[in-house]
Amino acid sequence: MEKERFKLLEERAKIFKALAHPTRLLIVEELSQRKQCVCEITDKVGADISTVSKHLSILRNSGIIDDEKHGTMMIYNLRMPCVLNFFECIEKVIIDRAESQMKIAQCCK
Amino acid sequence: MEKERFKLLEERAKIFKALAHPTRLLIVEELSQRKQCVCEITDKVGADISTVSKHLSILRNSGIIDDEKHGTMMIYNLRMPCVLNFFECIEKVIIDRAESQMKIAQCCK
DNA sequence: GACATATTTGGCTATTTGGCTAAATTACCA
DNA sequence: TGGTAATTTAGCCAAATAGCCAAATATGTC
Repeated sequence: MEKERFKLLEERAKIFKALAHPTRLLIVEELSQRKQCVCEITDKVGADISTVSKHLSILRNSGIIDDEKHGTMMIYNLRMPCVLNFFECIEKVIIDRAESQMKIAQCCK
Repeated sequence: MEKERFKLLEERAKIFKALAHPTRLLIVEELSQRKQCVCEITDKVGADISTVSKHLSILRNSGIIDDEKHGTMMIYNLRMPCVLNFFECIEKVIIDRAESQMKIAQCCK
């Protein structure tokens, strides 16, 4: 395969990877409501603040969110709201999968 | 946080995780052209066939692709073409990120 | 400057992932 | 039934990830 093509695939994969964690998906959902500081996000996530900070930096490095400093506070913001469009398809996959599980279960009756 | 909500976030994350690898993204792209057997996909990916098989099973378990057996051959098929819609946004993220890198670089001149 | 608050970083451990080789499985065919 | 081709599974190792705690950093205030 051409090197160029693989590079692009790697870049894409990085962005999917950034979204491939329940906590980070929660953060994205929260930030889709409004920009928030680390402390507020931490409350909602319910993990150690250092853990949340790391998740935030993963999302920031991928380019999905960005931040602005206000005094000692860091306010995070959803930079790429188009990622929210993913969820519709994701939901479809989950439902589809559940339905085919149901079909298999039906056969057991 | 409610347990239910977290379960859903975990399910979503699983699907992102399935897509979070360059090889698997390549497989999705290939299958978006047409259904293909493992051997053909392996040729295009250029990795060990057992490795490709594992990637395929990850995609299958997530519900993104499915398979049909034809004799000794396993034909894989893109079950959820809506994942292709992701790429437009992903591209936007990559471009946006590149542009802000450019801006930073401009300042060095 | 000393202190308090908000956040990030570093270090550690446990777990997961991705790749390989080798062995097992499945289905066709002589 | 024995052989062959296509694919999957198992086992192993190295690297990456996720979580926590403790320490470091940055900013505002007295």
